[in-house]
Amino acid sequence: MRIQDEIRNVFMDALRAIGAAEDTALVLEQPKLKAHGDLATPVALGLAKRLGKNPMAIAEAIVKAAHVPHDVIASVDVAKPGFINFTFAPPVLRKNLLEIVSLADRYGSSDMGGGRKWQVEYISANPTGPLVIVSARAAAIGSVLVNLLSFTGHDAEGEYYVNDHGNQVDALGRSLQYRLRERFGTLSVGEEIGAYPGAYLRDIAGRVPEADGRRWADPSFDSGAARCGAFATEHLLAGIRGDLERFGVRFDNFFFESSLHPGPVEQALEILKREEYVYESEGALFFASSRLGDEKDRVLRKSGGEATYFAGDIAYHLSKLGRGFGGVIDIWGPDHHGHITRMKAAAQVLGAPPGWLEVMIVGWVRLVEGDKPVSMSKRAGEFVTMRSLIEDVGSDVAKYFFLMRRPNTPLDFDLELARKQSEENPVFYVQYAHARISSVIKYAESKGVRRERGGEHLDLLAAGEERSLMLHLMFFPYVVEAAARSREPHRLAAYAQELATLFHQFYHACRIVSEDERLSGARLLMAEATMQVLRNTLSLMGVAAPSSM
RNA sequence: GCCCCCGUAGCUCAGUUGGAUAGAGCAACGGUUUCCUAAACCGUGUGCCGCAGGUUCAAUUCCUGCCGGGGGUACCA
Repeated sequence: MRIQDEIRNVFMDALRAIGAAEDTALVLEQPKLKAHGDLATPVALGLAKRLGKNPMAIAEAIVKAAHVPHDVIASVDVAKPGFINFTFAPPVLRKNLLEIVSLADRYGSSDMGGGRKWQVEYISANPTGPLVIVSARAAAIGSVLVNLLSFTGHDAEGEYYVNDHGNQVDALGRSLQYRLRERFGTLSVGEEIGAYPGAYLRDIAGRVPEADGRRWADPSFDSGAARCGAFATEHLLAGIRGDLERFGVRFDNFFFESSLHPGPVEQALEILKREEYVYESEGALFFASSRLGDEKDRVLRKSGGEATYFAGDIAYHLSKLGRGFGGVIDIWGPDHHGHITRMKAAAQVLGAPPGWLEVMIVGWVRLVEGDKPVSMSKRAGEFVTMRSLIEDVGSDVAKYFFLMRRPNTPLDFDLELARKQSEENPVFYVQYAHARISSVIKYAESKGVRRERGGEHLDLLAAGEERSLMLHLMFFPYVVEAAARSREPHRLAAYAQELATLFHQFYHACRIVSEDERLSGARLLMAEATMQVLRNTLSLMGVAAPSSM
């Protein structure tokens, strides 16, 4: 049992003993000040009114009623307005070091999710061009969310929804036709390139076998645009997969919108009809989403008979329901945030339990290079791709920058800072701590100094820096859980930063490999535990933990 | 108009389901290396937490209004 749970149990018992357990949540928090102990609860403050006593007296009563296990909690203090502060017994901190080393890659994992199936859908950018910067941010966040959920006992998988159907694919096909005519010199005078003027389509046009190309480019060939659309989509998707691989992001599944038309879409619409949320107006089929909080009703089938993107998306979510996910998280780009209400409304009508669908919006990313912002519109034909970002600053730096901030806030990505291979760059600070430990361990090996195995001399770890480090290591599992629960990967970055700082401070204050064999053994164990936790954190973030820099 | 996000140190941002004296990085200045990686460490300081109300024993955190910034509001995807 983890120490927080142990404390919780002990003090819930105490609350029962004084008759105050009902409707009382025992929140445990890390105090800001060291003088306030390792963990604290303001529970007495909250009880003051209900019990009609002053908080100090209540806190005293709780402490008196609690059977405090002194091998776990060294001291319990009641402070000023009515806080109860706990200080961990040193053996608990030391034992945790052994646990870290023995659990290794699994330290920090839990069964919080109870093995339930979860899906995270992210990026899902149209295969009408290479992935751009916002997609890179979504890739970082989505993949880490999958990692976090898996690590906390969920059966989580990541999926990419491929919009290979509809108007944009047709438009893409027409733009490719233009490029084919350009290639074969059959362009008509004044002909427009269409929706996708990016030069990448010229490359793709170059890859079309000549005989096919000439046929597809011929205006008298009816399905030329469709052929071109399919060809371009296929090649662009291959490029996207390559970019993702390079970025170190792996999907469990690619789901194709084209597989939803027409059958599954019709099925989904049938359900909406059966639930009486559908009506016809002006020749189009509408979803009465306004009855479920949406601003207005949304078109499912256009008056021309064609299903909308939204209809496909509903069918897609019906598929997710059918696949038995206990919950799904959709990570969307900032341009889609207006779609949340209608999609949730649809999920509800499809029979999804409340809260089943979570939608996260990834904030805009603006590339900054000094003062020069870079245009990123796909349609303008000029944009900064994910690939070029990776080539420029490297995937570790890119990921870390995306994971440093809350997902939904706008982000100025400073390329100049990201390029710097120096102390100004926060990624290297954390990686350096890992590399440094790795190096120390090698040095110890060369000196024949061995790490402590059984924990006999861990009581030698008595310095303030050593205690702070051990304490922080102990909080890792809670940080992981909180990050998973709140869907906030940036907490990992903050934790890693703090852990690196604590290690560097320890490193400067305490000589690890020394003449004192027992002390060296104990400190090596702590160094190794720190390295392990750094590695686990970085691994969850999908960032490399180098052994030398 | 309506809806969503944001407003915290000079800059970029944290701030733990409302808690005790609001923090970190960067930038600035000064210091530390015969010693396991100086990509490190130590020291020096700045905040009407956008404004005004409300709820509460307690508000940066929750509610309302306002101001400022960004975005959304297609029979496009």
